[in-house]
Amino acid sequence: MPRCRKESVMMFTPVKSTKVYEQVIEQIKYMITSGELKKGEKLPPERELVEKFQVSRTSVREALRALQIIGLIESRQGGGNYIKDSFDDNLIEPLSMMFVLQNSRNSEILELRRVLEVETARLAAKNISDEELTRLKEIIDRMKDLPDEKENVVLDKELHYVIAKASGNNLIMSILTAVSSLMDSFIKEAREAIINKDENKSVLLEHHENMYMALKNHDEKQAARVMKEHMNLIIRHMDLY
Amino acid sequence: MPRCRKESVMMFTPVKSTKVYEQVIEQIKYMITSGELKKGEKLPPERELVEKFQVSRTSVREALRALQIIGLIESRQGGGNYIKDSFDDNLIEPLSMMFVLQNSRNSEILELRRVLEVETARLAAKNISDEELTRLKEIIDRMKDLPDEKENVVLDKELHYVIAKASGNNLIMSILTAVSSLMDSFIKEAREAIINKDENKSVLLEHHENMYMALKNHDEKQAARVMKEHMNLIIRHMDLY
DNA sequence: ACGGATAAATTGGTCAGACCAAATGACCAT
DNA sequence: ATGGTCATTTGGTCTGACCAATTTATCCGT
Repeated sequence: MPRCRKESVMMFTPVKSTKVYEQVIEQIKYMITSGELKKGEKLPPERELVEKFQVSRTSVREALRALQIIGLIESRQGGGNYIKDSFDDNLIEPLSMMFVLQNSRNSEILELRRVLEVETARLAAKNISDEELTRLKEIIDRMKDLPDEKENVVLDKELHYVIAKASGNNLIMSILTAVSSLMDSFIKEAREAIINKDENKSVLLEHHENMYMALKNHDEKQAARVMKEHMNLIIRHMDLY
Repeated sequence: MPRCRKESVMMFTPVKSTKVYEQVIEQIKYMITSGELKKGEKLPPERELVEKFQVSRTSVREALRALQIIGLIESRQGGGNYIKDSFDDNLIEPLSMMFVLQNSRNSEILELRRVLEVETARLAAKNISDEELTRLKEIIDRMKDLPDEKENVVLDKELHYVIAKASGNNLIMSILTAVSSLMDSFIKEAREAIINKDENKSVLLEHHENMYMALKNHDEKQAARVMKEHMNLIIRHMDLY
């Protein structure tokens, strides 16, 4: 059966020469979205997928590579391919790639992070659960005990993560996670410097306390206000260079 | 020379069995960030990269596939591999993947889009150029002429795009682009329905006019306020289902 | 039986070489 | 010049082999 040729009435089917590996990607994506494969589960071995899809292993592997880079699966040599159980850091790689390639400025990260942090705080005030509040209080209390600098940074990150999680918006949370990670890798020292500067400790502690109260009272505006102030402090310190 | 084994003093060399294709990815990324390859340029043919890196074509191709999926390069059969000249839509694929996989709700897209739109409007008020203002006015004027429904949607998208671009924050703009696209694909009909509903036309027009004025006057607060109102209108209409 | 070492099978990672298919470019006829 | 033809370039796919890490099965000494 010959293909459509030059004829009087001609459709603009854009020459869709669907690549084989693209079809395989679709197949696997479908296996996941349809529930045939769940989070953390193991995919069939590559050689089995070859039979199943009737394509070469090359194509299967190129598809798997693509799925891996977008954070959908994970490959363990000798072990198998697995669906990742957390998609939190899916966006980090593409985002950072984009960041360096379009010559973005560091301030852009800060701007973006500020608006996302403020918004997650606002949402968190609305949606935070009691367990999350308890978790938050634990973290804040531990930060009072003057932990060493490394641990302090870890705690601070966890604090922000819990708030983001509490917002109930996975999309925003994931992007915020990626942006934070981006910030850590490009303005690395900054966070540590700010957090551990003695003159900041009291005010930071105050921010944390205020944030906790705002969230506990489910006061959205107050939570947003506190977070904005907090981010402004951070940005002020970073603007120095 | 035998490898490190169980010994009293043992280094934690993290089993770095760096995969070959990962190294190739790094190499190519470096060629780009170092300026050896610029936007829109053509990469050396695969067979040439094979010689250059002294690896098999399989590995080169798996690397290229990975770079393609994150939107860094583009492959044209028979034509070559090219560095993409625009990275605006890099995040769409990973973002939408993540969206479906973590069972996010549609409202999460809307929340995210709202906050980003408001923020870009605020930034745009600060940074918009005269040319961009002119462009904006053109679009708004054309929307007054009661264009057909399809064109109206296109114009509306362009309007938002120009504002995002004018914000001067490429990072935020890229994410907003991805989110908008995500929204289009998941709540497809909605946008068209809202925009073309007769009872909305006058109020939408008013929003556009107000937005234009706010941006022209570089009034950040006003721009944010107008955009917030605009998004609220949209969200109200979508909440119906 | 049991635990641990060892061997075998499984499975992802890499390689080489072949051929297909689309795009490009040079050449020729008009 | 214009348009078509054909060889070349270059990405896309396939096959089959072998390497390397992991997992599983096997065997042995106690």
